[in-house]
Amino acid sequence: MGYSNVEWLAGIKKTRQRQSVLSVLEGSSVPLSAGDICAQVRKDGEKVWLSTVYRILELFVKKGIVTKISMLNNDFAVYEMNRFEHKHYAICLSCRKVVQMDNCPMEKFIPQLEDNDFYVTGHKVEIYGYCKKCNTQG
Amino acid sequence: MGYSNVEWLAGIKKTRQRQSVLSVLEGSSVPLSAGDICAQVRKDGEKVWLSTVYRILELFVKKGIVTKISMLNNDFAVYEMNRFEHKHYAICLSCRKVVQMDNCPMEKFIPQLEDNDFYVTGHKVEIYGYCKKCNTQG
DNA sequence: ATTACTGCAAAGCATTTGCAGACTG
DNA sequence: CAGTCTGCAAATGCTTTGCAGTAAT
Repeated sequence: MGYSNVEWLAGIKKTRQRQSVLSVLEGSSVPLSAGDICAQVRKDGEKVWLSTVYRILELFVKKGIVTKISMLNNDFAVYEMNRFEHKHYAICLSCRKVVQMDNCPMEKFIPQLEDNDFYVTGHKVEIYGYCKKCNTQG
Repeated sequence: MGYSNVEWLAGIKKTRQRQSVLSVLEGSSVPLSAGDICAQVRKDGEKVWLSTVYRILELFVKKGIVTKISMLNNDFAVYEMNRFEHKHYAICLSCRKVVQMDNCPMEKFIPQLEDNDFYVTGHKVEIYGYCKKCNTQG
């Protein structure tokens, strides 16, 4: 598996583990958990420890190239490349499948907040229900 | 503090702990964590163990009278009475203040999902930013 | 050679579970 | 009295932290 050809981040050491984590994230169209990423990196033949993956993800989030998302029921967090496209997801309550949503409800929405001077910097939207498969199977 | 005068749930034993948890939830205008609830019940002079609070909350959620919400960064879950008003919140990134939002972006929104047959049962919306106080203080 | 990064182990936290004793209906 | 609920302790699962050795510049 080839490494990212994105310019490497300034002032940060380019290690095998970091390149691998980045590569896995770039190759995925769905957000991944730290465990997923760790498993994938190992499957790609690279040694890495889970705690290291967490540290790398934390770094990437801080550098702004990765976004951390907390899914339904706050079981665990998932991460995805910050592709600067605004994305939200629908999650199947049965099989946990993550389905991408192509539009955003917040685009033309003005929140009516009790605190009039709340300065909004971001939002999180999540839809849940049942995917085609689970809905059909009952 | 008086107990709820809502009719008690059928087939469920009415214990001091359950009444206290319900009472605390009813008396709160913001969602509370299990720990918050436990502390409040104890402050009200009732003995309760945290694991019991979790069990009670799980029961209430299953019975449909309480809603579980997972807040930003999936630190921990919060619970609120299911008042059958659709509510969302804005959370201050600095002081964690929870501000109620009086409208809902999903009302007139049709999600464009990659899985055309996704059956939507619910959603979660969360806004974050800085409250008046934190925004002013810098 | 320095300094940053990783492996590994162990701790931390919210939450869950098992079991015996206590309480409700 | 029978069945359910709670106290308590211990386990669980994701995530974080400490430290010494390893690798990057």
